[in-house]
Amino acid sequence: MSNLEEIAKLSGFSKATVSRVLNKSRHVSPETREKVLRVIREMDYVPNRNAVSLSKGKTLQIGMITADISEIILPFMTSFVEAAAEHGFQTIIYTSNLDKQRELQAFEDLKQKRVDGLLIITSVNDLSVISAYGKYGPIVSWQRMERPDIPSVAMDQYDGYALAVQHLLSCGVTRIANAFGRPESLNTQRRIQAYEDLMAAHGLEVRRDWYFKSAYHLTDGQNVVHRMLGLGEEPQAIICANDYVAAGVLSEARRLGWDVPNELRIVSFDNMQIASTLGLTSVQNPIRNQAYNAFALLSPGLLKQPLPLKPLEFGLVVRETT
Amino acid sequence: MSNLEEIAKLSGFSKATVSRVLNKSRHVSPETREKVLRVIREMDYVPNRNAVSLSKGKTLQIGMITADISEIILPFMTSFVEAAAEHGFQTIIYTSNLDKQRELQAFEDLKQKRVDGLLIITSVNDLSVISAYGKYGPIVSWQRMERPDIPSVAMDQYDGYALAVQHLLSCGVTRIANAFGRPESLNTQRRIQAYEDLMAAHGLEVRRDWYFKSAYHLTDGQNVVHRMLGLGEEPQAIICANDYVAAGVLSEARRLGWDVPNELRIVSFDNMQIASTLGLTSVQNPIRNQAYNAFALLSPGLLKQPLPLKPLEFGLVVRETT
DNA sequence: GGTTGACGTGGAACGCGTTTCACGATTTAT
DNA sequence: ATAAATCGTGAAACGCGTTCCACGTCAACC
Repeated sequence: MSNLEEIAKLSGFSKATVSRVLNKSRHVSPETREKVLRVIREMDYVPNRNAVSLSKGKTLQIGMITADISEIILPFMTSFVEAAAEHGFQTIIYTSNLDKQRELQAFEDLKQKRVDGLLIITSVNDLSVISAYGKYGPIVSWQRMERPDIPSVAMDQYDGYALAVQHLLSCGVTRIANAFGRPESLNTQRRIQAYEDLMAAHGLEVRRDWYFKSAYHLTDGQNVVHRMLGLGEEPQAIICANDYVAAGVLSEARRLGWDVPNELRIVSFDNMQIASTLGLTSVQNPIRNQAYNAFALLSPGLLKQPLPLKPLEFGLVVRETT
Repeated sequence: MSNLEEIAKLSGFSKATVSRVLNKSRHVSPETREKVLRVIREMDYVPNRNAVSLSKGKTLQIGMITADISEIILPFMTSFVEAAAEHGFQTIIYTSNLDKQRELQAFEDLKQKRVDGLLIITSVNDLSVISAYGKYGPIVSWQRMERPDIPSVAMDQYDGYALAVQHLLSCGVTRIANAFGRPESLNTQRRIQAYEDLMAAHGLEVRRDWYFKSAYHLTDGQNVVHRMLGLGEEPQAIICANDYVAAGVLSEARRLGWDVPNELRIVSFDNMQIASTLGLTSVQNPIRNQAYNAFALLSPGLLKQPLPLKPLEFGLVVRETT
């Protein structure tokens, strides 16, 4: 396999000059450039990436840490891969399967300069362990981190939830149920806050007895419908933690003869594929911008010119369930 | 940052010896090993991966090429990442977004020795282009390739489909409809073959008028139900190209008052998450073994000791729709 | 007892680009 | 016209491990 030196010899210039041609640096005359390029093409030469990485001290690779690759994080992942690729960075996936040791490999790889930076989607290691690796390269997180030294692109769910509530109110609906996710999470707390604040602001009754918690999957949504039936008075609308829960609510409600949206309106979160398939009105996280910002937060440690952050705003996609 | 040479100086041995310790090679006395390891720990030293890759000529990285990361390929992807990780290989994802040029980057990276091998999940480049890169390292494909020089782990769908047909016949059902995927694909042809062979073998009527083609999504499944309604005579069962199509058939059939499974039995393919959620009887591809085999097919070019292939057999998961 | 072989270790070359420094040749500024 | 800046290019050091070759030592084999 040919190398730089061979190209230098064949073209009659030094390695330094050939290197300059490869890196498109100035201070190379057009004729020289042409001659060198011709030899490079003839020899079908490409520089060895490892040698480049070694001497430059950069790999143009970013590690992405996650417990597993699930559908929930998919849009974020792909958007990030995309954003990184736009700036010439490849993404390496580290799946931990919730194994601390396996996850640590990613951090070790940062230390060993196999990656230039890390994006944590979900992590099982202690924050103190993680931030100790901060000195080896930039680390950002998707998850909210309790430490300031690891920036995060997590969003406050308040505004998004407010959007959902507002939308339902503007539909003329006032009796609103809620299916939340993990009860202790900050996300859930902020969502509850948004619901309660808005209801109060409109002088409407806050129905805590219509809070359904720990709803994650389609089946949880189906169960919610049955629990709503036993309440005597029934809500006119429900806001669901995610599209799957909403899908469960929708299918089960329709199966039981409910008229959606006239008797029951449904708003969900995430606006995933299934939301459009089923016609769910859904609140959309600005996933693409979050992913872009994740890269932007890494960029000061990766590029000479750091990238500006993009605005993060929730959107509401209104479909047939409201 | 400390390097090999520093460790060598501090421990009083040569770089060669320190390298031997790091690589656990023989010919190092236990005392020497201990002393060197102590210094390494003290200095918190780790070898630079790029230097290792450069001198060894290997990166322990494998590239995975796909148009995008979708739910369909997810189980395969994760299984592969897993299988590779077991042997110390990391996986880099190259998403092409159907852009030939972007996809080519993966092949260039093989040439440039950034990855030791490539797994193609889906490719948009011409086979001749791809196989020209074969000389730079092992390449395998998930997709069936028409060329012998790129091995594939794709499975002949005949047996799997036969499994589905057989199962329905054993349920006492004889009037079977089929919802196929891409009509021109070899997979579809083999599936049709299996259906027709089995029906003929049992002296049963082959119903070509009950072939629904180009069914991919949930909505396609819903449409199929409506088309079945207009046929006068109705099938007793349907085999669907994938779980989503089956989900559409199931929900729409039930909505229209059909009794599943008594009036309509449904068998689907892939046995994805949604199949278990909805209780679909589904044919399961041996994804994990396919992924493992993908790595095994690469292994002759990666490991001193090639890995043996695992058997690939379809399974049938019987649930409530049959 | 001499030969053979394994053992322990160091020196130096190697893998392959990048980058700093130096220097002559031009061009630009003053 | 002269100092200063820019250009074009090469030599050599550098980044960091790996590995081949060589050499001395000691145990095993006949």
